[in-house]
Amino acid sequence: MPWRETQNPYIIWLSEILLQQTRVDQGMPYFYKFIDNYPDVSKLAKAEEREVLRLWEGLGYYSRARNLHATAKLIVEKYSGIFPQSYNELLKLKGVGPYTAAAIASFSYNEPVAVVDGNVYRVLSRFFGIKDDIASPSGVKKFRELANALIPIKDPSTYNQAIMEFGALHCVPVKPKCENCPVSAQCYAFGANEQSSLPVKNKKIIKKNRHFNYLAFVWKDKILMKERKGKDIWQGLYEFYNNESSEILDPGNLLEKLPSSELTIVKSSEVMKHILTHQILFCKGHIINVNSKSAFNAIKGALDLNEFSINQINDLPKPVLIQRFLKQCEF
DNA sequence: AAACCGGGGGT
DNA sequence: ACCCCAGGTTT
Repeated sequence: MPWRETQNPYIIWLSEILLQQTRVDQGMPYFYKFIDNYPDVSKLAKAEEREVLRLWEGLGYYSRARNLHATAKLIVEKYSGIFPQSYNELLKLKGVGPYTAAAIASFSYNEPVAVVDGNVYRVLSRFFGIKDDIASPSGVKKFRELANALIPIKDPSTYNQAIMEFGALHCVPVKPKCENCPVSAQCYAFGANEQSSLPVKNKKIIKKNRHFNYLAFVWKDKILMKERKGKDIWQGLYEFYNNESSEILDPGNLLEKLPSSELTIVKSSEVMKHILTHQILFCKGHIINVNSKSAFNAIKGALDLNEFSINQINDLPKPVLIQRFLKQCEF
């Protein structure tokens, strides 16, 4: 992996943010895109947030991209372009938590502080038979203290890489390769045959159903979109007019309060089911041709939308759901 | 402490 | 349907 062949904190930081809750295979192409577009922290700091989100498009957890950009600007403006060099200082950066601070501090600066990611929880809980809930604050503390007691002063970087890789490739969540494990003789889970019940994670996620009804208003080569704001999903990304309701609505109902004589439904998507970690979105969208400029402007004003040329929306950051909608409508 | 924040892949 | 992913922030 390219970020292993350097101690450049910018490269390490970027790769670690990209890989938070993300498989290496999924994050890899994004890593190359970011390195190509922003080879150093000052280039990233100079970018527009919208451009950064556009590159992040499809990866999810978009606050990572917003924090990445904000931190790049902070590094340039307040730190003279030099990353802080200790775990405690790194921890102050937006989007950098205990795992990422430990990764940067150990990989870039050889600070002996342990990374504790999903792999490390799994390896330590199985090997030592620790049954504390890894989602509870007390469990997190216990694992972090244990990991920091184990880390060697001599080469903390290699140790951190090694325990994560051991978890990622060998001590895997399902069917760990115990028959071919160098430490199975000392492993609690192997001896007790409890591999499948460790680590303990009690948190259960409740998924909420939501229903999005999208209307994409088009007039000539213009189209109306809106940036999502507030505390909801997809902050900073663009979507069409979204009438959220308790169920999928007919286009007739959706157009009720609009000048229907001026509107033509050109195309409708199927009902799409879009599954997020804690929400299930049901979504149906419609492409609406608007027959006059005045009606187009009236809708834009009434629904508080922004006007873009159709070519332009390629460059707007959009949720995958919007991309699916556009693809279904062959737009 | 609990909720929230995406999307993809494996079983 | 459920779990996991080289987690972090907000409430």
